[in-house]
Amino acid sequence: MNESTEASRAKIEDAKDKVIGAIAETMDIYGVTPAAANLYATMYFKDQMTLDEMRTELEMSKPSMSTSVRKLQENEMVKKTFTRGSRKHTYAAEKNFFRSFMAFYCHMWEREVKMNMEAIEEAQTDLIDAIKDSASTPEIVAEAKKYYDQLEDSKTYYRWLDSLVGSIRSGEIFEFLPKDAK
Amino acid sequence: MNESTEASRAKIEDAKDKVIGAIAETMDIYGVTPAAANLYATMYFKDQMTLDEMRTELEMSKPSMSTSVRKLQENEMVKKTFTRGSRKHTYAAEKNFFRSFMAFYCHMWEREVKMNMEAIEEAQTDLIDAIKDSASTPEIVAEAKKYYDQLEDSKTYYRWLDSLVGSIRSGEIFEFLPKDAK
DNA sequence: TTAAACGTTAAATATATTTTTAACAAACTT
DNA sequence: AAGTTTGTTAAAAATATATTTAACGTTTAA
Repeated sequence: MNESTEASRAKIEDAKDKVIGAIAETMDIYGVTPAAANLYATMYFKDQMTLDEMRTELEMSKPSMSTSVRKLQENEMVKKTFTRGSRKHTYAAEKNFFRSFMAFYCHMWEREVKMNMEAIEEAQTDLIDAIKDSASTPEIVAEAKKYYDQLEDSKTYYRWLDSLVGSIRSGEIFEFLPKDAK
Repeated sequence: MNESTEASRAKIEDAKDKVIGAIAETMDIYGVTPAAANLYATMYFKDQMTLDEMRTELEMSKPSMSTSVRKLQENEMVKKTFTRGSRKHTYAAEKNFFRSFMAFYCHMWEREVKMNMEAIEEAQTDLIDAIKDSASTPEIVAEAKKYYDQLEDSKTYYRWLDSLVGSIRSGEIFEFLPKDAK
């Protein structure tokens, strides 16, 4: 291999490294460790990788790769691939960011809606008790009502968030916001 | 105050604590510390608070409240309020979750789009260099093209994310997904 | 103009998270 | 059946983050 081809190869590696760096840096958003972020970004330019290839490429320990890959699988950013004849497990990065977006945010928002809606329902039951209780002073009733209304109002948001999740999962959102807009 | 009104008061506190717990627990999503999460959830049921009220209520140090409140202000989850005659600064929680949602996610997604788009543009420039370089072997050209196309394809996602941000900021998204959908 | 109140910054401490090394268990090979 | 290879779990070390205590500067009040 001569000098010029060497230069071209270097350009390609530079190009990849720029994108790898940017992806890894913004992946704190997805709540993964730096090791997992670097791993995903690296895998983004590979067809598939084994644990040993990962640790060679990233110069990290095997357990670190093992736990990172598991976390990425939970987020549906990495999938196990079947490779006949190989004892080693192989994994591939999800390269369609729309799918990663859907899996990650829908899961996260569903957790938020569920937890908060459940708490709100229970809280509202308590507040109704206080409102109905004949021993409650007018001040107490007024306060309970105020909080009840505040919570009732906040449900609008959680229902909306749930509808957003629904339209992402069903794909309807892409009718409103096309993937290939101008 | 008699026993019965005491019971009603307790019900109200229980109700608030349930919601405070749920909000604080899901706020890891927004990348704030536990102290800031608890603070926001507490402020959600208050009109406004001073730093001293915060530290009394949460039983934490004043600097902790100071840094927490600043972080929440950055996320536009807390706003400074003017209280005439008081030397102490007062702060109020943003109680409209739609506004918090918009501020937080739009800011985050804009950062992601900007960083990755910039990296992609630079990378594609490098890849074009490698493709055009007469010294590149056919294999190198093919590889550079493959990555170029992969990056070009990923731009579709970032443009879409940008359009999502735009429709949230402009409010257009609520025409497609109404806030008060049954 | 001195003293107190208020908020922030800096250094130190405490706590939690991430990563590694070491030990283990299962599956395969010979 | 003994020895490897592969992946995971557990304990330890390293690192990073969160929180507190102490010190500081500014503003206000006496």
